[in-house]
Amino acid sequence: MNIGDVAARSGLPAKTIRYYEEIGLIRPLRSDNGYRAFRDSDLHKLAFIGRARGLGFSIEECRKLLALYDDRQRASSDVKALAEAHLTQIAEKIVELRAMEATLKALVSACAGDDRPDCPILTGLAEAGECCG
Amino acid sequence: MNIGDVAARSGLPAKTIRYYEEIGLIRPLRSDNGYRAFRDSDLHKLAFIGRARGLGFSIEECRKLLALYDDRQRASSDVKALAEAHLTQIAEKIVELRAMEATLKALVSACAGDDRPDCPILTGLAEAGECCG
DNA sequence: CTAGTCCTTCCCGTAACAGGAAGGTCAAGG
DNA sequence: CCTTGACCTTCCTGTTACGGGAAGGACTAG
Repeated sequence: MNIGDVAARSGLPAKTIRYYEEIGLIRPLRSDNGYRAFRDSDLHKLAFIGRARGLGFSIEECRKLLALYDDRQRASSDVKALAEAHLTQIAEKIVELRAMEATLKALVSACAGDDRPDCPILTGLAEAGECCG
Repeated sequence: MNIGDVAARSGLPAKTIRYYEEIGLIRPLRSDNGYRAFRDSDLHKLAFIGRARGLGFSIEECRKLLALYDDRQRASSDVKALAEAHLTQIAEKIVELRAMEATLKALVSACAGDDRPDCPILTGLAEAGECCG
């Protein structure tokens, strides 16, 4: 398979696939003409990475997940620990975003949104409120 | 005020303040010795930016907010529109994170997390589930 | 033989800074 | 006067995960 096929089948852009090779996530073979020659195993890895990325794992986390995936001697506890750590980060991000959302919603709802200059959003940002810690 | 004072009072790192000057968010004066000389108005702007950043506004959004803040002829509707657009982005991000969280939680709870290699998290990532769109 | 599509590498740009090097400035102390 | 230390300056590199685009080789269809 050439990179175009793999891109279509994995849903990842060719650029991204080249990048993943560059950083050593995958190691496709090369044809005589210099084209990358992807095996099914490469495609599977790319799909794996794509799904892990879709769950918000960083590239380095994906690298660890791939290593665990390749390691038949792994302990599932290692995988679970990685996933739980990531879950914690997701939860923290959600908390942070909800705090922003709550504060901003309050400011927005207090703003008339007409053609006059008075704006609680701007004064809220200008004054040291309790808003943002 | 020197940059150290402003950093302490605004809560922003000196590096960040220099960066904000570099991209034109603030324009502090200069003393004869070459040191930046901050006025109260600079400090206020930095505090404003800091709070806007704390609410998740991008630098460019902060730039627009600052422009609106400086413009006594502004319409509050312009500010509100900016804030509402940002609120929408926050909401979308939360939805995305919650979807990740739900999927990952399901995988994690299905994983024994012991010393054996069998791991639903890895197989879930390896197989084309309905998990990630 | 040519047009069009695919592939290659290489280099720059993104957001919002952080870290650190090399060197100038200033206030205090001996 | 000299030094020490804390402050300030600019400049350069690195971060994350790619995207855009140039310059040029490879392959396929007509």
